[in-house]
Amino acid sequence: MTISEIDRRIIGLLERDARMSFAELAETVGLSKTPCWNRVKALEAEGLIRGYRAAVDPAGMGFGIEALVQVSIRPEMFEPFEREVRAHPLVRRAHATTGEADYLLHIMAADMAALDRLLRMEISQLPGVTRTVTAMITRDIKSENSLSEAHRHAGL
Amino acid sequence: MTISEIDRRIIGLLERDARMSFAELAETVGLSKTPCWNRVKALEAEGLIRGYRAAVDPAGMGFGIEALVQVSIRPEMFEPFEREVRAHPLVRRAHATTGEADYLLHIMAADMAALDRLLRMEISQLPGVTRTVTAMITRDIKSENSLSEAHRHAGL
DNA sequence: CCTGAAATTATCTTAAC
DNA sequence: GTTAAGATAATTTCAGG
Repeated sequence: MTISEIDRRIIGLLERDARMSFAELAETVGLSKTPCWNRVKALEAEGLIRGYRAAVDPAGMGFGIEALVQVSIRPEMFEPFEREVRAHPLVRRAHATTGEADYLLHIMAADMAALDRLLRMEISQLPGVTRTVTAMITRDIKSENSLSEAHRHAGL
Repeated sequence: MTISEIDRRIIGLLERDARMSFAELAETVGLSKTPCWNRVKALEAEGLIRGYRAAVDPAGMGFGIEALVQVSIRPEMFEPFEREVRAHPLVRRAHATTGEADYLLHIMAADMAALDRLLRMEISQLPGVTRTVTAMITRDIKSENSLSEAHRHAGL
């Protein structure tokens, strides 16, 4: 399933603005509306485009503080641990990783008091947790890259 | 700028599906179309809703490998370092952090050979870099939470 | 704040080249 | 791959409570 240059451009445009009309999209990539529409539907059906989401501002929603937590757990507890991580609203993202810890959690809180409570009362009490190491996020350098540009850059 | 329950529900629905029609949105939150439309436009104008983006599948785009890189730099080089991080297509996200390192970079590559090249030839050659520590992402546990649900949970 | 309706655009389908 | 036309459904504006 190789990705054509036109598909890549369509993806890049929709990554920036998911509400661009088919007319504008088609004109920008140099296609007429019908084939452009067909390609977008195909990209959705293949699962390359998973959906369309509003990008919301965490600070604007009152979450002034974000942190990264490395978590080590007892290996046999991975299943309930992961379930609760997925269910916890203040865990923004979570990855299983190699290295010193087993997971990296990106968490949010309204302020330092709330972060302290979240770490001591909730994160460190999750199933199987043996150790946490927390780093504060002091600034966001880059929020999300374009997979379309990454794809072009990587020569795929 | 306090957020009403209705605004919060609108945000939650648009986080899941940015292409929901105003008619459906309005019906779901129990409003008629015009006030619902006005609220969405106000949320966009305030910057609470930053935009609408297609969610693209990294693996589908050929990026089978992701990694987290802790980066330490010489402090006086922070500006060119951050500029190049922002410009690099294979850096998916970047945060400035407290702790042992100065930054955490989330990077992508097509395969191990490409990751090796990216780390040795590009990331570690960025301006001012003195040290990198890389952890592979072995699995995604959670991709992005709902800020609407987080807001409700936090009692804001 | 809300309702409802009208004007304008966009989506999606269909047909034909 | 293209154009074009038309039905449906959406967005956006506006008059009025």
